[in-house]
Amino acid sequence: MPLLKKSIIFENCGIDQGQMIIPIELLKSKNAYFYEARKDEYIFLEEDPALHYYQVISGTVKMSSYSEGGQEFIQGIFKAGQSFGEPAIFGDFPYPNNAIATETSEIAKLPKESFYELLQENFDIQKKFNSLLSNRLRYKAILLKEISSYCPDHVIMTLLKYIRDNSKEENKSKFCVPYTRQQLADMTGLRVETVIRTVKQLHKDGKLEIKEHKIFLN
Amino acid sequence: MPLLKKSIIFENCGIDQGQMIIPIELLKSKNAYFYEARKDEYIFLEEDPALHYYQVISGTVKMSSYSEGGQEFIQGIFKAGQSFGEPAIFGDFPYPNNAIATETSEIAKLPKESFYELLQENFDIQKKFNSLLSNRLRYKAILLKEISSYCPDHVIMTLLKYIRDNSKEENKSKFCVPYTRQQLADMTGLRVETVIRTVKQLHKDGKLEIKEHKIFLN
DNA sequence: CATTCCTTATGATTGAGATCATAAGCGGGA
DNA sequence: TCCCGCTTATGATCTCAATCATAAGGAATG
Repeated sequence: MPLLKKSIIFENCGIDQGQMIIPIELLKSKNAYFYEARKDEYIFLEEDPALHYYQVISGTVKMSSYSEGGQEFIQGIFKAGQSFGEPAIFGDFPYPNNAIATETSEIAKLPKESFYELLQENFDIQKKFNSLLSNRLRYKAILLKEISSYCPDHVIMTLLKYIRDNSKEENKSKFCVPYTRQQLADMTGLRVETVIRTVKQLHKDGKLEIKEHKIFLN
Repeated sequence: MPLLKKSIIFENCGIDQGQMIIPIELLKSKNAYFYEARKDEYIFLEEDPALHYYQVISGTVKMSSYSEGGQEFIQGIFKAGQSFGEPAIFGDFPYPNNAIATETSEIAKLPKESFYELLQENFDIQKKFNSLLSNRLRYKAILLKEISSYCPDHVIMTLLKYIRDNSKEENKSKFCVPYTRQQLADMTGLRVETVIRTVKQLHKDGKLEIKEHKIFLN
């Protein structure tokens, strides 16, 4: 019995190739290494030198680090088709966070040199990365400003809306937020209890829906 | 009497061309528009569509926005040679902040289309932007994590060290922080009073020097 | 020179979110 | 089936940065 319900690598079905920032065929042509990371397995560690390009083929990967107090801060959550860690390659600095599979996932791994080769040969992908980096920058800029405002309800609403507007979900009326309150807390620096209480309050104020503990936005 | 002590545009001296992300000659060859922005003059506004590439020729520009409470959050401060606002072009979203000259400055302005042309013709500059975007992303990632830790002394030390390590100053022993406490506050979301008190405490703890109110790091 | 504005500075008060404690609901694994 | 661990949930308490008030020093302007 396979660990993964559907293996993209071997069955190559289920996910629209267009959703992949770099198409699988192109990765294969550069001899990318495809492998499986189990739940909670580290893909790279904070401070590691950035030697590889990574892409999620299936599953989910989070990038996070821990402050002295031991509390986690999630810098990003990446799903099928998304790349991660590549800013460290572009900017030539060590990975600023740990990358961990949050469920059993398939990962493609490409040496930095092959990655640069691939970019030079594909200007359209180069441009995609420009856009991608810019959008991540925007996400962090929005969050920075919000968090600095010290107003949890505003922080959370802004985050939820951002998540909704940047999801691929078509059905954007009644968007179901695919994160736990703990994850929302770890993305914003708030505490779980604060997120729980704030979400409840937002519900009372009619700003969002809660059904079976799940958060829904219009 | 000229408003600017040295005009780069007309005298073209004083600043190392290598410090310019796009060399002035190249900007000129694309018919960039060079103009002077006075202190406190807006260069673009939050929500404006991103139609132009901007570069500081001389002077200083800040990008910031205001929360409902009216408090400013500074997303970036840009000096001679640096570009600003280009993530909005790459990512195809409106400017996320206001850009304001904090002193009389010379600005180069290039239509989006010419900018893309220039990039296609100069792969090395394209790569510079990748690196630049990645480094800005790193800055924001660091700050996000720090701010979420709710520990002002740590936030400020991290910010100051980042500023020092990314300044062009050669003399990094006794680095003089070129920002006011108000600006540090506006970059972190802390209040001026907190920054003042924290900086004072950090001085007592021997983590930094203060001379004539100016902050020095080793 | 007087005026204005910004920056640095310090003390007192306060309120909001962290922290701690505790528990119910749920799902997965042995 | 029974646990164990995670998630959601709620109440009580506490801490510390925001807030408010006030002032002195410096730079720029007319």
